Amino acid sequence: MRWEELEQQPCSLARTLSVVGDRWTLLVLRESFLGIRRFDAFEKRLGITRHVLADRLKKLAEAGVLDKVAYQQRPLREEYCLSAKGRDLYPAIMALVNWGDRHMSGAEGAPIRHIHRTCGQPMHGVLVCSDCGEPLQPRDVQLVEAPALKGQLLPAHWHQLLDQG
Amino acid sequence: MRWEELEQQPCSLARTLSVVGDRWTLLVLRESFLGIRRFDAFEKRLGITRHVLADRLKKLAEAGVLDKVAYQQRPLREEYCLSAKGRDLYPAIMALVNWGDRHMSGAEGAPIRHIHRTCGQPMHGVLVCSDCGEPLQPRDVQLVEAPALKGQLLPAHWHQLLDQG
DNA sequence: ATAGTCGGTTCCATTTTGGAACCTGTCAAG
DNA sequence: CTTGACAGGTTCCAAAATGGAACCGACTAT
Repeated sequence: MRWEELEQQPCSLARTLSVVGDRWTLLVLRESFLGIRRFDAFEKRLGITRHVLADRLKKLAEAGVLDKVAYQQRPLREEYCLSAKGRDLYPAIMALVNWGDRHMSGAEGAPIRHIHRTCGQPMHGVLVCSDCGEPLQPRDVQLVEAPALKGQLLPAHWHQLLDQG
Repeated sequence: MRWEELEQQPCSLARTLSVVGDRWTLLVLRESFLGIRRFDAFEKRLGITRHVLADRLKKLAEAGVLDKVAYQQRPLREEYCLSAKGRDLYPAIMALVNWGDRHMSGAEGAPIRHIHRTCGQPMHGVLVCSDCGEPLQPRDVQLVEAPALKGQLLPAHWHQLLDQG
């Protein structure tokens, strides 16, 4: 399976990875969320090669995750700004950061602490059910294939398999 | 910057990506959450090359995300089971799936719908503050560098930059 | 005239990947 | 005893992606 095929798969994870499933892409987006917008600023902060950076910015712009916005003419210079679609990646990035905070921090703790301005408290993100607000556990979530895909996505005897684990 | 250097960086996202920042790795984990555990089952369901699959399973096992558990002797056969550390990736994967559901689904809608057994409703995951329970917005989260890293992680004038966006 | 800035592109050597074939134990059938 | 199948790999090669450095084009500042 190739990159391009990923996008065609009937799986939202695969489709998402066809856009952001790359180490550099997510680090570029981290910088975007920190307010970085210009080619050379990305380059300096990331230590990425210009070649790869140009490629990733182009792909993110084509995917509609970043918008190219001119900030001067003569010569034309454009910044890469998060679009609404890009900003919607925030929960995903935050969830990855949470995992790193918990499982990849040494004795000195997380490099960055988060404070919720709304309530003033140190916090981390918690994924909850959009309906009842309870924190989500894998086992509490039942997966239902779309009618047209019935039987094609989930392993046979999926329920039994889950119960064993 | 190389893969190995990622892990050393003072950034929880970079550290997380040093473990799961790869298209195949996350698809392998998707299968793990569906109950897949054996080499050939991963191979058949993913269409991944055996070479790369062996490499990714080994790295995930070394990282403590998957545990190798023997299910027979003579010849020794092992399954790859999610560890507690691996199960903690659920919110991150769910957040990526949510984004795909919202932004990468065609007219036919998401390939898989989620039902919360606890409340019985169709749902998606929402990232909320661990303290007050409000949904998280990027702008409401203040970032504070750990004392030892003061001034090294965030861009200069980070607050102003954010306010412009 | 010279240097500097910004946002790239080009070139080449090194890595990583895709794809297929091959290997090692073990069991079961003929 | 030979054959075949199965699980879980490893080996090999060609193709693609990456790292690193140099170069380019359109300006602006000195």
